[in-house]
Amino acid sequence: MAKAANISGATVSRVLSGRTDISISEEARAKVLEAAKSLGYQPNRMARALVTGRTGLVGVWMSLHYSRYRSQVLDRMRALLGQTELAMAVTDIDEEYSWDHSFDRALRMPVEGIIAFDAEKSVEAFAKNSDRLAPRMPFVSMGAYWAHEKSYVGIDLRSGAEAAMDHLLGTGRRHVAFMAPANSGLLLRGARAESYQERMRDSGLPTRVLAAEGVRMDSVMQTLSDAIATDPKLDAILCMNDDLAIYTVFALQKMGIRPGLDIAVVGFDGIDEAEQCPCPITTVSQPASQMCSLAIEFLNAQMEDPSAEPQQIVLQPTLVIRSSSMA
Amino acid sequence: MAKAANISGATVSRVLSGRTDISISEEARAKVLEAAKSLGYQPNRMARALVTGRTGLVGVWMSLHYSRYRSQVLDRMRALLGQTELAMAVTDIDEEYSWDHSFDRALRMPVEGIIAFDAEKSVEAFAKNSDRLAPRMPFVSMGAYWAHEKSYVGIDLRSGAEAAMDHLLGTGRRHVAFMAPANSGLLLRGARAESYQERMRDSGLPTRVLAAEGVRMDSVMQTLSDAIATDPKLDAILCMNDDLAIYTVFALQKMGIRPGLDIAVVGFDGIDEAEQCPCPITTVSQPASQMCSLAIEFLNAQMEDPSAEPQQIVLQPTLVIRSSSMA
DNA sequence: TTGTACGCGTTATCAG
DNA sequence: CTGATAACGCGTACAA
Repeated sequence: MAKAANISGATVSRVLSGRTDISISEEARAKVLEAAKSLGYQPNRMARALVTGRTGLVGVWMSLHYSRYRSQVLDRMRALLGQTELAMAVTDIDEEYSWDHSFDRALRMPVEGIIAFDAEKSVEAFAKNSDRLAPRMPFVSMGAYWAHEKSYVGIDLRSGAEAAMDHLLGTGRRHVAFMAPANSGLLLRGARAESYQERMRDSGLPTRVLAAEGVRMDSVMQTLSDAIATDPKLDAILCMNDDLAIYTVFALQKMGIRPGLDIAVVGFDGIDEAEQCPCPITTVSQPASQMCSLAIEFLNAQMEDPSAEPQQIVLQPTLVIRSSSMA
Repeated sequence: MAKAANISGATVSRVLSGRTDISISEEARAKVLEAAKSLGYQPNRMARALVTGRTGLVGVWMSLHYSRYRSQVLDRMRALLGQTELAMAVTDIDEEYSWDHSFDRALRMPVEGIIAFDAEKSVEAFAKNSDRLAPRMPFVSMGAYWAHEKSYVGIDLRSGAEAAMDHLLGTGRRHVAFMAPANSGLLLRGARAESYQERMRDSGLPTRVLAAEGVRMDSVMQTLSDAIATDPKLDAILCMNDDLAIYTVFALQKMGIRPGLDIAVVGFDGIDEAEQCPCPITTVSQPASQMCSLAIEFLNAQMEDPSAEPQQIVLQPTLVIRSSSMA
């Protein structure tokens, strides 16, 4: 490229890097630009990254399974990173990690930092071995799962779940069940399931787990009718997320059961749809926007000074009470 | 690193690249491995890529908006690429392209090839300027939108839509409406909307467009009740995708209208849920799995020989008739 | 304002 | 089997 423009490589670099802190003659700039255009020349990103140490990339590690909340968070991340000079590389981490128990593929991405969102299975494994896997890589976990060694923006789902249970038990519900997808591993473990169990046990009430085959109307309906047949007194359902809660409310209505009056329904996440439903849904709303902002802020701090102390914060979700659990 | 092991950089490279085509003494290998471990040493990917010209990365350009079909396709791509040596970097392309009309961020990813899936707004723009943007970059578009200049695995939604319309009109439906999300730009344009309009016009029937505020139960229900109030004779709805169709069927049932009998409902995509519903849904099923396989095959061909002729194929979707449109 | 020379960290070549 | 040495394509002092 340099010789095509009959100009030194240094000048080419100065022009194409778009630097304003240095002065270049209009003549030289034009010559470079024209040559670049006619040759279809693009600077080699790897070579550039090798010398500058920067790629302008941030890795977002998360599960890409179908969930409105994840879509919403991803969208927020994109918007926020769009205001910076960083670009976003999304990696389906839990899937990969479950598959071969390695971060090999994920770490091929030449990122300057990593934000791991709700990455249940992999966050801890990565944080524990990060010295070996990616020394000094800026890393922030955000959401329901975090690693104590690194920066994180956690969300205290446990307190959220407790507030939800206090609300249900406090309004007189006694036959409360917990619903989660059958294959999620969240039926008996995790902040939501465990808080549910504790609160029920503390009140001397028996627990009941509802395993939905999938996050779909038909499976939720099936699960519900089985549950009601078994326990006709069922008067509240704590759903693991809003998608499930929305389906639950619709299914109940279809079965002629009044959500809120006959059976209370509470979800998690606080997606827009939970509010816009014909029967608005009580939910443990996660501060997604704040979480994303802070995660980016923490990541930036680590990127500017990789030896800086990790920043850690745990955000509180908010119980938003709506019709689906009103008396 | 080399000097820490007291061994040449060449040998370090040979060990850590994990090459089997060359022989290394056990002694040297052990020395390298140990030194690498104690130093937490990882080969620099950028330097490696600079000399080998390979990154092991494939870019997947798509919209990350909430859609079961997209999740399903993404999952399939991950599974297929998991069988190769390639890793997948997902980029939310339409959003980015709409935002600043540039591929700057997307092209920061040092990928060896790009698969663009259902990337409506950006595929053509990229293909047209690819010489300038990313010369000789292997590129395959797959799904409903493709660029003639490059390799593609298209899906002929037009013929699918026509088959759906022929089915509806052939079973005697006359008051057929087309439903799509209000902000999608797909209400009046695109293969689905246009085929609908043509078939209706050919039959001398008036068209009717149903704009759902969002892909949600409440907005679908609102849209439907308005539509039925306006046109009580409405007897069929062609939905732009299965998510919408599923909500439509549920909404109809809730309104006491029998899907299939009173009003026929047809969707697009062929996601699993469309079949598992209590009232299984007629849909224009896309050959997603085949599409992904072929796209990877085509991309591989381009990666092995960038000057090879583009491979192009258009797949036919299948109309799967189920209860939601039975007589 | 521009060019020369060097280094970034790796792999490939070619002697040893 | 191993070690020098030369690329890979950039950015950047430093000198001109």
